[in-house]
Amino acid sequence: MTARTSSENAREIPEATVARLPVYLRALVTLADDGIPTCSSEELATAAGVNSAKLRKDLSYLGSYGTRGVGYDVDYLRYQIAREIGVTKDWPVVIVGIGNLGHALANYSGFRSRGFQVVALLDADPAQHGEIVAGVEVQPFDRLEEIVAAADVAIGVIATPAAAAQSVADRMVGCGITSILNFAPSVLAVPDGVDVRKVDLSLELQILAYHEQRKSQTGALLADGGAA
Amino acid sequence: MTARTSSENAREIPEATVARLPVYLRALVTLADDGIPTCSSEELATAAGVNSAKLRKDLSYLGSYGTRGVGYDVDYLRYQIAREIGVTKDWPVVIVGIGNLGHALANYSGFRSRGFQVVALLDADPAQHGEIVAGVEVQPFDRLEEIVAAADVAIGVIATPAAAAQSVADRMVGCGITSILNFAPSVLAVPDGVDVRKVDLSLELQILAYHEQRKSQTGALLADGGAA
DNA sequence: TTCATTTTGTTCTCGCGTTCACAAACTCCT
DNA sequence: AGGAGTTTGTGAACGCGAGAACAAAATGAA
Ligand SMILES: NC(=O)c1ccc[n+]([C@@H]2O[C@H](COP(=O)([O-])OP(=O)(O)OC[C@H]3O[C@@H](n4cnc5c(N)ncnc54)[C@H](O)[C@@H]3O)[C@@H](O)[C@H]2O)c1
Ligand SMILES: NC(=O)c1ccc[n+]([C@@H]2O[C@H](COP(=O)([O-])OP(=O)(O)OC[C@H]3O[C@@H](n4cnc5c(N)ncnc54)[C@H](O)[C@@H]3O)[C@@H](O)[C@H]2O)c1
Repeated sequence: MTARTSSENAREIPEATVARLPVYLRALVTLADDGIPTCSSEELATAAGVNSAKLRKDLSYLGSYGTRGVGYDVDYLRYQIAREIGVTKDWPVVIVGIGNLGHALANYSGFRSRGFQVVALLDADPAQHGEIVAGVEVQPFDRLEEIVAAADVAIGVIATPAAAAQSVADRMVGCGITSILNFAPSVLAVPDGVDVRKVDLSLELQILAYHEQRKSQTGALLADGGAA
Repeated sequence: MTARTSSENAREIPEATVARLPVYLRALVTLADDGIPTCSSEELATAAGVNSAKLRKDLSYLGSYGTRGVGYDVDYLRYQIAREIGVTKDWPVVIVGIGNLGHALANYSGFRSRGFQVVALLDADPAQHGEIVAGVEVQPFDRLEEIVAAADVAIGVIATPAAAAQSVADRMVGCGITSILNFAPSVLAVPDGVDVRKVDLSLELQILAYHEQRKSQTGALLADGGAA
């Protein structure tokens, strides 16, 4: 998915690198908050939890923003990464499905501080309408098209039950949204040109469970036949 | 991370495959709910949103559970994957940090239905203590060791602010937890043998923003110099 | 039984991502 | 100025994962 022809743009940043840029950005913000003016690739890599060679290669895709023998200027690199990601200005975002999770998302302050502004909260259930969550009113889902057009929204968040996710996605795509963050545990079908990212809590836990099971199996094997 | 010697266990399942098994499991549950008794790799792959060759290769790591010319028995394969992941019985889980997100997680029914049981909700703030969320009482964080020992908990979820995440992780590791799901936007340092998975909302949105920015840049380039 | 059809399990190839290792470039000290 | 020390940027090797392609195995018809 998300395949675009490679000749279209001059600098094609690998997807794996794109996924790490936000981590570097966050580490740089922390360093800046601590008043640290410069850092080496080694220091930044440690703060970001990656290998320093990988960090340098990642940054090299953006350009040569470091100084050999010195390191990187924290503020300068921070700006360059923010610019590359595209979070120097706020992106308007709509959240659909204001239940348990939707409320938490709406209340989440990390949105605003990291380049996003929640412009609308939408829900199909009339019982939710009118409630103010973190200063934003919950509105009928049917106002989606109107709101997206007015605020030029490109990013939508789905926090509805899985059964509703595909139809919500279809409506989003229909009114011009081209990036979707999906919290519902369902596979979304979208046209080319629309990006979908999935956050799936149960999936993460099940991956942990797999490794956990193997740990205890190994332990049992080493101990005895596994009478535990 | 999570590197174990390869000779330790007979069948070493690639990490990329492990990450997809829960997706297949979910698709199989849906098929079973719809009363479908068997399916081909093609049908299951479509339901899971992957390539059918990839699906067959993934399943081949578990064993030969299909029948050539016929396909897979939905219930049988479902059980085999659940067994491989280790979710045929429920795993006890503790959640630390019962704020906005912690409440949503505690209320999430998908936990229980997918192999996990929330046995404790812990928070450092006394104002939260005593509240019942989804039938479980919020207790002082200091009871962590006691609870983990009593229920033999191996999996912990961190939903505290980033500043507290490392110290919570240290306490978890100290009392025997070996798998951590971290929702705080911070890099956790843990000893070998402890698995950490991170769910980072802002990171996902920033990845979407990067692609979104490129889409509009390309559009502007094709249109004119980019006066928008 | 034998053959055509279907679908799995596996081999092979290709491309991407990770990591090592080192030359280039910069600072600082003498 | 020149050399020692430091750190970046990148070429090259390596390993893993994705996908195409095909052989093996099962079913059903003749
Ligand atoms: N709660 C969690 O911690 C959690 C964790 C992981 C995943 N999820 C997933 O996130 C989703 C939401 O979970 P939740 O716990 O908030 O559920 P919820 O039932 O509390 O909330 C869902 C909300 O979506 C609204 N809705 C339903 N259909 C809609 C539609 N067609 N259009 C617009 N709104 C609609 C409902 O009115 C409700 O307010 C689910 O898919 C769930 O599996 C939740
Ligand atoms: N709310 C969201 O939708 C959301 C989304 C993505 C990420 N996050 C992240 O999840 C974390 C929690 O977010 P939130 O919105 O629920 O925050 P919150 O402030 O509402 O809740 C945090 C809770 O953690 C408790 N806490 C603080 N220090 C603690 C400690 N040392 N031990 C135990 N408990 C402690 C607090 O008492 C509070 O109840 C944050 O790191 C946030 O960045 C939240």
